[in-house]
Amino acid sequence: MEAALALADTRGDFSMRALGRRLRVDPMAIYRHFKDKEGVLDAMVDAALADLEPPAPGGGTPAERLRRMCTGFRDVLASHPGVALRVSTTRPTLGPHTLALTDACVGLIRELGLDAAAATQAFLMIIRFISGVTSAEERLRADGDDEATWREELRAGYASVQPDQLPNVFAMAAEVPGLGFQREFEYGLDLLIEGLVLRGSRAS
Amino acid sequence: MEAALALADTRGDFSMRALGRRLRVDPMAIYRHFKDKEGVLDAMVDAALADLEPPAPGGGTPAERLRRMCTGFRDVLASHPGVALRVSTTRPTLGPHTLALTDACVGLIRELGLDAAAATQAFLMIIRFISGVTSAEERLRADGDDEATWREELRAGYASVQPDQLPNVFAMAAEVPGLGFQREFEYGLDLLIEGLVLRGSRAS
DNA sequence: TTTGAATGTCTACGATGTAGACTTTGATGG
DNA sequence: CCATCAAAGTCTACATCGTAGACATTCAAA
Repeated sequence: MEAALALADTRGDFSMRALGRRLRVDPMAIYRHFKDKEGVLDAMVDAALADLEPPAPGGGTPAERLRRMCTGFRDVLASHPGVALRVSTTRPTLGPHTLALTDACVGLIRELGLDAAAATQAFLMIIRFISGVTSAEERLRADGDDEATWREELRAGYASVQPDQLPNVFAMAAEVPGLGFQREFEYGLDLLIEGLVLRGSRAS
Repeated sequence: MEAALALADTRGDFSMRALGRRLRVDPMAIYRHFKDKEGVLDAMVDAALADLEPPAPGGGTPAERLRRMCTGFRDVLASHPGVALRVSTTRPTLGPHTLALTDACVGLIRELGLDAAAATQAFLMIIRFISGVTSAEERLRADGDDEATWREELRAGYASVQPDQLPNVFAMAAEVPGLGFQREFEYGLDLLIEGLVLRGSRAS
């Protein structure tokens, strides 16, 4: 795991073969310990999450603590680019650290006033959102594309439409330079939490 | 495009070689018309979106129309599994149909009362959410995994924790059987739109 | 000392995206 | 009618990937 995380941190190309090289071991040896490449990645996610501990209780409102926890999750993902790149998007992971954090996170959501069913949905949504934004960011970085370059392409694309035909798109062009993954993350997270707070207060 | 969409619809494996076979053409011929595989996929997204037309103005509140539009987007993605699987997660596409729909969508968001900057962020968030959920769903399907199987694994994973140590996770186990991508989509979409409505009304 | 499982190694297969050099096609201008 | 030339298609080849399957090594327990 240590080697795997280190490998994922330094380079974009995380392959079984590369991991084998790093461990000075035949790539196939890894398959004695993990079923799949996916198994390795799942374990990596869990190992990375070991660095993140649930916020101590009592540091602000539940909403604030939830926000801090989500930010922490994003930071962990971002500090292991190769991991962020491959977080499973289809299903949550089930490692011990992941489960502990899941419990804390869902606990905070429930403190907002949501019942178990709603909290489960909300949790899934939050996870999907965070890993979505962060992995998009890292994917870009891994491809070696310059962020400024493609953002300029996007701006130019929006600016190239007929202002009277697609006025809204045209107006967006002016907003593109102010965009960024961090901003996108914060905007989305706040929007989500705000919505949850609203629902929670309505439910109780 | 026609062949590419048809190919993406029927099988999970969309490769340049497969597309070449379908067109009875050498795979490399495709590179005369598209820079990349990514170029092909971008064009496919746009072609698929040609089937989706912006909702006629005046059919309900802006929030309702926005909701319908998002649902339509999801339906289009879902009806072309191979496309959903590869929607670019790093950047929006820029084809003509995409741009037209973008304009309509952002227009609806602005009708909620958001300014250009906020509407841009909100649009990105919505797109990321929809393509996230839908592509997760299709990825699962493409891998041939049975949804019921892995959902049961998830439930069992949650149920296997110590109820007194991780009570929230344990409680989630009972909720898992009620989950589903469609439900997840609707919950998330409503949450998002609700949040946007709140912000819009506060801003104006 | 023998056994047997755990672990590591080697080879090989079938994919994939696509660079680079070539050949074919079909419309255009003389 | 033919020469020309760009557009379109073809072929070969490379590097890379995940991993199946047969084999070799290691090392603790009997």
